[in-house]
Amino acid sequence: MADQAEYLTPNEVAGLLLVSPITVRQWAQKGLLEAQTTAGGHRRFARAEVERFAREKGIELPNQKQRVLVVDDDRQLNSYLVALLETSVDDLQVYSALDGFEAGRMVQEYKPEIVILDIMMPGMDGVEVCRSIKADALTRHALVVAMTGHHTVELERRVVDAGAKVLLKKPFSREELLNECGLTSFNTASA
Amino acid sequence: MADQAEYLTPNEVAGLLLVSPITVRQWAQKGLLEAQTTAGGHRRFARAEVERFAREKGIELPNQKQRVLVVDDDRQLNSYLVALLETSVDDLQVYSALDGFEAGRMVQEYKPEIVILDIMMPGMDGVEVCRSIKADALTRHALVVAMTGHHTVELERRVVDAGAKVLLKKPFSREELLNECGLTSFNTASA
DNA sequence: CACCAATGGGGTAATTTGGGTT
DNA sequence: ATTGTCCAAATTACCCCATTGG
Repeated sequence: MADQAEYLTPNEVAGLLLVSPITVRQWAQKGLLEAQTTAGGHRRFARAEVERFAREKGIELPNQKQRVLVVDDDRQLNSYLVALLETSVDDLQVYSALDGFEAGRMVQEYKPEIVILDIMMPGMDGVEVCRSIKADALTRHALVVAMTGHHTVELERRVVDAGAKVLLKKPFSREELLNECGLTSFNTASA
Repeated sequence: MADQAEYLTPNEVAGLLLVSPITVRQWAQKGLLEAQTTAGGHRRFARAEVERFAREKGIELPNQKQRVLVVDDDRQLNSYLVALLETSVDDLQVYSALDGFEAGRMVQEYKPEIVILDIMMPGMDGVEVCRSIKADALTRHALVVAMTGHHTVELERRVVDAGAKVLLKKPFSREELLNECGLTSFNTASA
């Protein structure tokens, strides 16, 4: 469900970034913020570009839930993780992918801040996925929390080298996951 | 022949040129943008005219080339197919993916008109990918040309059921591929 | 034929924008 | 580094009703 306007006017950008439209114009003139132009010479800003700029400047875009993508082909574990995240953390938008193709689509579509990634999915090279996420400027910012049932030191090294923050060894606790994701639970009781 | 809509509604033109439909109307009223009219008086804009207008104003239209995505984990065959398409057909934007994750990203990002898909890639269920492409309204329009080195009638049935136009049996000829893709080669066909 | 939601047309008024400058 | 002001031009909002395409 991608139903946000793709292009923003200077005014809208100003609203998002909490500055005046004039400032947005200056940024555009300096080339800090890439813009397309209409036939009449007015500027239009791609939403993705605005988000990139905001991240670069360390600005928090208002009213934006943090996005988390869970990638695991094990339906049960996948559902469990989704439920765990949704019930543990507020203002979280959780997506879920069961294979590499869906994972790719969702990474590109939602550009999640956090990717919880099973790297041992049949046929999908998790290390490669990790590298791929880190190779694209638009998704590089994602925090990748990898996980596996067959942990080895060598594998962990490769995964971390590819850009993951950590390689979790299944099974892991709720606290461990939330902690590695940098998420704070609003309810400390657990099931 | 691929069917790129020849005439555009004001709304569609507005989307292309990053303005509101009202602005498009004003342009039409001022004669800046030539339009045909329907029996009921609504305007329809020829794509060529919109392109002319955009060029005149120095605007880049979002890639009007037809987009093709080649998905195959065999690097050699992948490169070969890309080269073949690029050298056989004009005005084609060819993308290439070597695994399911990349394929997903590119489908989502570029929304290709044509996907040439190896369905026997290790770990990636091509049938599922096919279904997935057809399930999303934004990519449903894609023409999926599947291919495999292990052809069976049963597999073909499943692939076609999932939404592919055809399941090509490797190896196949250049003409066969172009034909199934609905592409006309400028090397052999008339202008 | 009627219904329906989405879209478009005409016209005018209101708002926004770019640029130069402060 | 950001914002205000002035102006002309570009873009959009609003009203009301017709068309489009199921």
